[in-house]
Amino acid sequence: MESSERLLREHGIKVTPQRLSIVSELSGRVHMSIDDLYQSIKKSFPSISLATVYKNINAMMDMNFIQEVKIPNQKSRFELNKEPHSHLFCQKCGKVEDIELELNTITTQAAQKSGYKIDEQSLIFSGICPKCAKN
Amino acid sequence: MESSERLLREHGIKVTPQRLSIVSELSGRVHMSIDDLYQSIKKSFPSISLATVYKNINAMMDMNFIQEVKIPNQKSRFELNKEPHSHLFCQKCGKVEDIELELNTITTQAAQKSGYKIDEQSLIFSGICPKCAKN
DNA sequence: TTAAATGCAAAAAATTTGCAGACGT
DNA sequence: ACGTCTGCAAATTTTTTGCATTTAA
Repeated sequence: MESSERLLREHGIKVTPQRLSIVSELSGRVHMSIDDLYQSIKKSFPSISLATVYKNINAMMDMNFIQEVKIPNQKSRFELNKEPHSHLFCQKCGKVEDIELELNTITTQAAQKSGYKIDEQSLIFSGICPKCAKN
Repeated sequence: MESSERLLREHGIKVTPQRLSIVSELSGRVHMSIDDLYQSIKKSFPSISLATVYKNINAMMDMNFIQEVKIPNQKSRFELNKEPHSHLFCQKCGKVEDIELELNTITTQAAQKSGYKIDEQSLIFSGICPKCAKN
């Protein structure tokens, strides 16, 4: 709330309740799809329209305020733009988490082997989370 | 042609000209989107329908014969199912290439740090390919 | 011969757009 | 007060489905 508002102001866009809801949802550690977001926000804010969610997600992507996370065989999820990091996807419960890993070594290898000038990497691990593994 | 036919037979599905075209397109080193495929196949096979491309792509995904490659900010591409490998995406020309890298070390790190039981990883580098870098 | 595949057209799902009214600054 | 944002409905785009016909085995 506080910080969501500040984030929006820093990016120079109007602070509306709809946007505050979106940012607040995306601030959690769970990464959500467009429809997750819409369904979730509707509970506390029934009048929000799906078009508004789309418009804001697109606008926020354009201004590099949020990012899309594409997971194999899954709908895209969205997250606030943070320091570069990798992702873990649990095939059992569907959760997506962040993980920080040092990718310099592997990126250097890839650059040397391919001749590419690499400036971004997307690394997603799929498996079973500890909680699901127990059951 | 030869080998496309063999691949289809090995997977126990009927060998049709439409399927041969799809497999043959996907055999190249360039990874294509659904629409790339459709447009490209239509040139040599004008009667193919988009629905057929979708049906076959879906069926081939289900039988694990091909795989979807999701690239940030891009349409999905498809490739024949090969040994695990990573991808390079050129932000200039849009090309997607395979690259083989040893991911054991980083995967072990991720598993230890997170407690996940990891069985798959998707690693995509974005940057500029050597050819585009020259221009 | 027969089950499966194709192509078409229609249906459904996902995303975008235009615009009048509401709202933030 | 002004320009932006919202919500609605309609338009587009993407993907799926049903079905009559064709085709591979």
